[in-house]
Amino acid sequence: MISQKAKYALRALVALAKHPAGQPVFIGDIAETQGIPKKFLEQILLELKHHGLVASKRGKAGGYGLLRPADTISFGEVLRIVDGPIAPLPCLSKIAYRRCEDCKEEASCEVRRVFAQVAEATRTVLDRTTIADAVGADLPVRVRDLVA
Amino acid sequence: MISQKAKYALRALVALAKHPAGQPVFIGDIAETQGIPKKFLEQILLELKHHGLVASKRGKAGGYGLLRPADTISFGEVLRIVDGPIAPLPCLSKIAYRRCEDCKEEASCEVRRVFAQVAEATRTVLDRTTIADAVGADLPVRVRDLVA
DNA sequence: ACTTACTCTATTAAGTCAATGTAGTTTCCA
DNA sequence: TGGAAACTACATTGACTTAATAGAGTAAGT
Repeated sequence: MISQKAKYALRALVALAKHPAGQPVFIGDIAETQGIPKKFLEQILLELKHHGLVASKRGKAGGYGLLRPADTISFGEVLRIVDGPIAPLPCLSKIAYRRCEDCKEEASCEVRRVFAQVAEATRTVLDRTTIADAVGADLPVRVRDLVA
Repeated sequence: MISQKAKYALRALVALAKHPAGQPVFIGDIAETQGIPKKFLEQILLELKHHGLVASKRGKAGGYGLLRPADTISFGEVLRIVDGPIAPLPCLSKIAYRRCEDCKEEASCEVRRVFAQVAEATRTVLDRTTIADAVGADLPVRVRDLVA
């Protein structure tokens, strides 16, 4: 299960992507139309800003907007920022590898071997699908194309 | 990330599958060879027993053993028992569907649409791979066969 | 009987999640 | 130039989950 926070982040980015670029959107507007607690959304957008995904403009006509084109922001990138590693086991994470303390030998670990496949399948979807894909009506990547 | 408990459960089942059937294994033995806290493992095996995956025999020559053949116990089944739903969003779970309270219309939810692909890919691996597959040296299901 | 091992319920300590609170700072505009 | 609207930052809260432990009890073989 992904966190509520991640879901909010993705929904907010989709909402931003639907607006014409360069035109800031109020936090309050996103919060209301998406049903996200405003203060919580502030926190989330702030975090996304620190990672260079969005930009904000202060003052009366301020608001948030995408800093990078929507088709360069993948779901995987957002999830890793908000929720941390995507991998189902710490010993399978690319961004935060950690050996399983219990588990004698990684190469022969049966559980790891199976979840390596899960991790690959998951990453294939999440790293290929962008916010722009999500906004578009059609599925961008067909499941049958995922593992070529 | 799957829970530590799920990892222990899978490792314990793999350990049981490696023993000749009908010959009970002591909890203490599994706990020691796998580096699992014994009392915690008792809890886990008890839960698996209640779900009909393993059987136990009491007394001096007691212990645990698989109740069903290892090739009929999938990773997905074990995970659902121990960790609950596998789906990345409540609105995508088969065993515990719950509507996302925030989210106006499910059919048009962009986030849901993307994670439906993740759920499908994940389930394809987890429901096809069994304990017996994990014990065997070769990968049972090649990734490229997953989505036919 | 006595030992070994399984059975069950309860408890706890630590950590995480989702959200809220409070105190600011910046910018625009009237 | 005053203030309203909006963003920034950090601290705190309460509920819940996770991982593990505790302890009293039951069953079975020798």
